[in-house]
Amino acid sequence: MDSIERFIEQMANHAEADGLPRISGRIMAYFVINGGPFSFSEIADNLGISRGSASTNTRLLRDLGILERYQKPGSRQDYYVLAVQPYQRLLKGYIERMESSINNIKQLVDAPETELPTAALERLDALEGFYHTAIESTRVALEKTGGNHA
Amino acid sequence: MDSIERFIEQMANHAEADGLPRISGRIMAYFVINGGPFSFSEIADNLGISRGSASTNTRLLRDLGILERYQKPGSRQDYYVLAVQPYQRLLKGYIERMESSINNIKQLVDAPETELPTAALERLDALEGFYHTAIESTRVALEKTGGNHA
DNA sequence: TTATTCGTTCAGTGTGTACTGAACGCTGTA
DNA sequence: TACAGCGTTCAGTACACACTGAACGAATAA
Repeated sequence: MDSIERFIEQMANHAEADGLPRISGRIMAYFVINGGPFSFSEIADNLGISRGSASTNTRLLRDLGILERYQKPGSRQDYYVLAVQPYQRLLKGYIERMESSINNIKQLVDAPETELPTAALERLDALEGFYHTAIESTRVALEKTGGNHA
Repeated sequence: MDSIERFIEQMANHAEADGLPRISGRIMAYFVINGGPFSFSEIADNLGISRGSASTNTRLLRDLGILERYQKPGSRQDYYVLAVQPYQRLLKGYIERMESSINNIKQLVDAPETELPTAALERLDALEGFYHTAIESTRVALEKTGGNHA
């Protein structure tokens, strides 16, 4: 296994740790190394994956903002390239998940039928505060990497 | 399902999305709401989970720095409480994973047997730069939440 | 010693899901 | 029209893993 294969496999591992399919990590690594654009069929063939997986995972990477699809004039195939700011969307995803956690806390605190003791409210407040600062610094990272136009 | 159950279940969902067992999220939510300390058996009984799961997941939450274990004098049972800074360790975990990604990139770039084209090196450099700024802002969040003593 | 009560470990089970490959619909070509 | 090439969808599988419950070792009590 050469260093490129190892890189691709590690990206697959990291994707898996993030709760994403391994193949999506391999596709991303493939684009980082080899650039692009690549056609749908090239992705499936060069990575040795089924066209079904290629379809599912290119759509996933599109939804994450990592890949972009476009049509070459005169060609019926789909082509893919790395997005201009491929990683910002990931940060936005983190922010959304943390905001979802905050909403979960607020729903509990604001629920009319529950009377929580003061200590519980304090712990919930501490948790919410943690999410707020985490979101804030993620926003800072977003701006630094140039994704502040959203 | 009342609002407390919903809160617990949502924490379980978020844990699952983070690649953790659902039960670990339920235990954490249980401590956030009800405080502590609770004995090992109380955790298993009150959450209706097996002692095996209680053992595995309390250890996981200990490793994450969310729970702390201690022995009450005169009691043979293990007791658990929320750690003083329960969430910092999570951020440290994120940082470690991103550092691992950086190392993966460096291994590829520094590999003597691979001659990567300039464009590939640029893309790898951009990815590494992204991780660096993400790590940096996570460190800022760590400091703001009071976990800067490590 | 034996009995009891802890927490841990591990084999077994169930479940969710990544992945494949075939069938399908769509679009452009002949 | 029929045909070919494209991407998507979906049933089937294979596998990973969360969870259970029983067996186990350790520590205390009798």
